[in-house]
Amino acid sequence: MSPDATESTAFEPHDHQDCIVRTVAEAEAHCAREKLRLTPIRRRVLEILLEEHRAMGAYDVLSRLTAEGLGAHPPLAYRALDFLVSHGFAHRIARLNAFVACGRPGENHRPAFLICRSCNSVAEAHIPTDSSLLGDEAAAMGFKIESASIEAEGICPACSEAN
Amino acid sequence: MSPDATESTAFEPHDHQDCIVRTVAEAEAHCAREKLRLTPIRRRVLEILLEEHRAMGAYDVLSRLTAEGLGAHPPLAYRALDFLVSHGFAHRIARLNAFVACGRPGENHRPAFLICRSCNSVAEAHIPTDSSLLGDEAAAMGFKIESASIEAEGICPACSEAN
DNA sequence: TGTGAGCGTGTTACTTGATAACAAACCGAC
DNA sequence: GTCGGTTTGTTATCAAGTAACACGCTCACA
Repeated sequence: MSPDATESTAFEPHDHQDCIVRTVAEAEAHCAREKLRLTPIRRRVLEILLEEHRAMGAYDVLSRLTAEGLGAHPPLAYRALDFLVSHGFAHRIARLNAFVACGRPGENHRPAFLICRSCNSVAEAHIPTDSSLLGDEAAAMGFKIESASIEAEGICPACSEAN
Repeated sequence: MSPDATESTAFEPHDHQDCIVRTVAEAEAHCAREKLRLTPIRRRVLEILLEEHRAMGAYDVLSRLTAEGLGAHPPLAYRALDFLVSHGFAHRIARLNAFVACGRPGENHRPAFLICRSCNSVAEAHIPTDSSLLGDEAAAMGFKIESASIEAEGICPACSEAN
């Protein structure tokens, strides 16, 4: 499972339709293995996130669902998003109060996010899993880290060119 | 300005009153140097954050201000908090939609936050300034990082003992 | 072939977080 | 003193997130 040089990130042109289909299939397989239910709404929300390939607010997702006749109440979107996040199919970007589909579902990874402040596209970078950067200092203070997130904001290549 | 072994973090017992007085004095000096105005409201908000030594929502701060007869409108709190954050006297914790006083005002630092999920106390850890961790990977993608934040959640020593 | 437990969804209402827009007051400089 | 910029007062509104409870499906087990 070495980093693949041709792996697609949000910042590189890639066969997007294929990327959606493949990721949904992976999610389906994962759910089957884990006896989770990828219900129509959950599946649709995952697809929507994948289609956009950028951070979307819960209400953005909701309005897509509403447009498709799938319902109009906030909990609808939040519940689906919570499911996706808690099972690793999506991530929450705290800085933006938004959500983005995971680029490597199933893989147990420590994502860091590169967020374009111009177009909101989000790419995942990978932190070397042995890097204990914070861990040592936290341990010295007696603090037990349970989860950590790294979010970097800047300009993506496309917006940089377009400036 | 080397890291001081006796430096106080939110997780260690320390002379809190002194810590407040000293930090406010530092903020005052800094504002004088930079020709910034540490108005009564801004100063009071800083004191409130320092008194708590934990992440506070803007509305928590506002209710303190209101109780003290200083006003009751959200912009009051947000404007003061924006001032404090933009001049380095406080930080915003995205994960919590909350604010915390800066532990090292004036120093140009790259903070990482250790957030106790039990009591919301927040300590700042320091990232080695030469660590380019993300930088290399971002550069390879053509992404220009402008700012980054690291937020770790877990259990602080006090809550860990109390469990 | 129920039936009931657990999960997912529908719905209402609400809390919390954040900002837009404009008016009034303050303050320092010239 | 008066002008310009900053700060504060005020109203209103938008955006994000959740509580609470009812309904209904489905799957296992009797």
